[in-house]
Amino acid sequence: MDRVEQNPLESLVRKLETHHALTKEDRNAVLGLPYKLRRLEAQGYTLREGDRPDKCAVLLQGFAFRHKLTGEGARQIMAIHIPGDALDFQNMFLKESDHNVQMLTRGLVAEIPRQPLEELVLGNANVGRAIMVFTLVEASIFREWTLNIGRRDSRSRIAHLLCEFAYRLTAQGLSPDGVYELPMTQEQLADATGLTSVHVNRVLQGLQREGLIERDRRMVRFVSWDRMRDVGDFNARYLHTREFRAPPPSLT
Amino acid sequence: MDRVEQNPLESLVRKLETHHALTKEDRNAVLGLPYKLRRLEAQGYTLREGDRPDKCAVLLQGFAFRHKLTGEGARQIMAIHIPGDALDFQNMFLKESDHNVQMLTRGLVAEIPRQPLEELVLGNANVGRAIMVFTLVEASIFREWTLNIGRRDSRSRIAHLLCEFAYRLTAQGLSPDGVYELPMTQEQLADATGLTSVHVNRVLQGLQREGLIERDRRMVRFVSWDRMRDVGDFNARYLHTREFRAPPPSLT
DNA sequence: CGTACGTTTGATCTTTCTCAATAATGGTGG
DNA sequence: CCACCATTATTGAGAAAGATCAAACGTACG
Repeated sequence: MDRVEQNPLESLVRKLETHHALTKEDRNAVLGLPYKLRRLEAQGYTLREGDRPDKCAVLLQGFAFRHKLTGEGARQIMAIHIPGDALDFQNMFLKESDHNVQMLTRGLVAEIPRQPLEELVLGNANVGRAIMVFTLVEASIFREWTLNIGRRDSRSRIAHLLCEFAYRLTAQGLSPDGVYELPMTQEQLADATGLTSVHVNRVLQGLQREGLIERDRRMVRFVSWDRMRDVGDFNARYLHTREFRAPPPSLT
Repeated sequence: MDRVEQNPLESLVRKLETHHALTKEDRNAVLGLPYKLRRLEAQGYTLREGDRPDKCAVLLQGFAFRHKLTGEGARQIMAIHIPGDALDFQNMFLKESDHNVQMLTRGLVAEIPRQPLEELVLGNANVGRAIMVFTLVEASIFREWTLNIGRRDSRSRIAHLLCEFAYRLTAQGLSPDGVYELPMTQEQLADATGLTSVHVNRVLQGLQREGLIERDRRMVRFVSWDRMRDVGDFNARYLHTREFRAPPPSLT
């Protein structure tokens, strides 16, 4: 293959492969997609509710989140995205977006135009399947969040969110040692769990007091993965990761 | 075309077409899928968490719901399905199901084997796109439910659920006059909204007392669609229906 | 070094849950 | 058709989780 200096879409390929195997040709088809790099500040939008999605951003650096607002202006965050995630598949085939995607931190995305991406997805069965699986896993995460918010108490909810984040970061190779920086304010954490920031604060202090986690600023360290998993009622099945179904080794 | 006495998959075709246009050939490809009819009792499962999904059930008669359980056994319902809905696309491409799909009432489904369905979806760009859109709309509904449960108070939550149900039934031509039978117990309503059945009961009485709805058993009649829409903070955008974006005419 | 933003704390209030009992309903077998 | 049983709906009283309000404290960054 021609010597290329690290195609940023490698990141997308790697993500797709965590869910479904791709052949060399499939990989190249993905890597061959046109894209444009774009740097984004914290709070920058990649997609707004009501917009027509005409491109799909792949998150290369930084963190992003998905949210929508009630008529009264209350915000609910429905997903957190880490580098490697495709941000806009959820809207790609729709006429207008039904929610917002915004950066949590500053970061970098590769924007793939809608047309060639759609053609690839619909034309290449293997890539199509991988994207389909990726999309279905995202939907599965939405369901787990609904369960989390609807049926767990505040302590479990927060613990669950911390577990998911730890797990996904580790799966993506971004948290080698079970310590990570939670890239969100407590207010955002509240909007992700259906709580208030005041209460989130107290719950975090509670988890710390119980000796389950250690915190410094936004750094979080799991003292015991097992206990956090139990408190958060966390079962990674819903993430459908091909590799480690068990708790990430480094977190054990 | 050969005279067939109403292929049950017509129902699926009609559903797909509410989201994306199909050509005659596409329609025939869908109608040509093999299927087996199965009658199901209330509470019967079409899919259980952990199972390998090897078929996709299309709901022909009756109502179904999607749910999962916490480790403590609390249940969260994440979707209600009405006739015409495909119940198992959400798991079709996955190795194991991450949630349960169960009948709300007795009913009838057409089960399509996984293999030919996957081949059609991946091989026919038009059908692939329609299924993709259908799946994305389901995901959009999951997100709206997360918002509903995370950020609306009990009154709005219930009203929102009632609005969505009314809207979808009408869109599917199943509620000609703004009156419909809610095929759920108050306990199920509670599990769908993250509340308790006792509280659901009081909220329903409240809505009735306010003159927003009338009830008899499980029959619900909207006295004023507009007021219910406001109370429920209901905006149908998230349903991405091609036809009426406005409130269903019969509900106005 | 000051300002804006995020975190922490305390006091109080509200919504929703819990528990427990009673009343309807619907379906079933005789 | 009726009596009976299981489910579902309704009511009341009290408890609790989490929200709200308001203020003080930290900290990062321009």
